[in-house]
Amino acid sequence: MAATTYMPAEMDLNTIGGYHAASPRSAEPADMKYQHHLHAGGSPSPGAPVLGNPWTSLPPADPWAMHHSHAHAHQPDVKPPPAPHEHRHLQHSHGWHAPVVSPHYGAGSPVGLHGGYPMPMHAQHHMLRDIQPSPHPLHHHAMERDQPEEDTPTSDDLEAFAKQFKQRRIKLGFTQADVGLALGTLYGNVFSQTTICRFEALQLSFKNMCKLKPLLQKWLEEADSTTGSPTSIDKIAAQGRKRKKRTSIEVSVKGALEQHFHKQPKPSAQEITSLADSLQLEKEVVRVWFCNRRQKEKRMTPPNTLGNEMMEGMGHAHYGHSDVHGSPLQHSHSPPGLSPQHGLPQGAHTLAAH
DNA sequence: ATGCATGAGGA
DNA sequence: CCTCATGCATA
Repeated sequence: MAATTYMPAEMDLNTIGGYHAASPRSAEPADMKYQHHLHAGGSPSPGAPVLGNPWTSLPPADPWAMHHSHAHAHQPDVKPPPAPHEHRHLQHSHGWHAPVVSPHYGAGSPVGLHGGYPMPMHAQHHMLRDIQPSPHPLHHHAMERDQPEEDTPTSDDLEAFAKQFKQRRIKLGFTQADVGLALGTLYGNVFSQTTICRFEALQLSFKNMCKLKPLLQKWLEEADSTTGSPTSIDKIAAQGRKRKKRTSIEVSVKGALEQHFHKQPKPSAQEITSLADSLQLEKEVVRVWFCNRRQKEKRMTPPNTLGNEMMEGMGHAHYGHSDVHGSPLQHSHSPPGLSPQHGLPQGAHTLAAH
């Protein structure tokens, strides 16, 4: 019972966010994804202080290659660092059809409302250093931070670009959603607000960042160079896709999952099953949770692996270690407390539409 | 800004 | 089944 309802094909195409993206027309290709984002870049995000980062020195081997009970010889994946030199073609799953129909992207949304944005330039020390010992001569002319159009950018490059990009984007009065849409009309690759957001926050894999950077960079150029293209953008698309409702996992349950993750990032199918049973969650939900959790660890700005170490005894503990383990995030620690014993009858429930 | 989900591709 | 790129739906 439970947590598996499917949403009706009819989804509310409610307000497209806090900004006005009103436009009479939309010659968008029949892409199968519509989007109605909510507040995009309009949030006064205090900026998440990015701290530790394992990307400093790429792990020679995948972190989770350690103990693994059985089955699964596991793949030799873990190819975080992009091909050093050589052209590496980015693989993409979905087929972005959507030819560039509009020679001129339109994004003239007169968004002048949020021109002022706190932009907490907090900064995150550039802890990201060159991923690979690329022997690139890199004759950097101390002048333009213009990235080498041919070399693989370094983590620092990406970080700097992302920051600059965000700032400019905001100055120009565009929301993350606007950009994503513009990219679609510009290249044919439409991206969601989510992706743009993650790019700016460096919450994508290194490889993915490298792939998107050129596109965003080009958009940026177009954006301010375009003296005026008051063409609005709009995106409406019907989609009768039955998507599973998002399962809301209780915090306590999440805690339990976190702990298991620390012990075994890659649980076997059977472990997942028993765990799911234990937590009263669907196996699939648990499986996906682990998949997503693993992905998080691979982001450029990984989450501070933490489950609960400061307990009640905190106060003198200097937990600011930020685990900068470049790969092994292994801490077979014994869970102090927090057991799956919660008082909830259900570990989760599907969120109801509002 | 993010949590959970979908899917293509790969072994 | 996993990884990886992406995004709807939410908070």
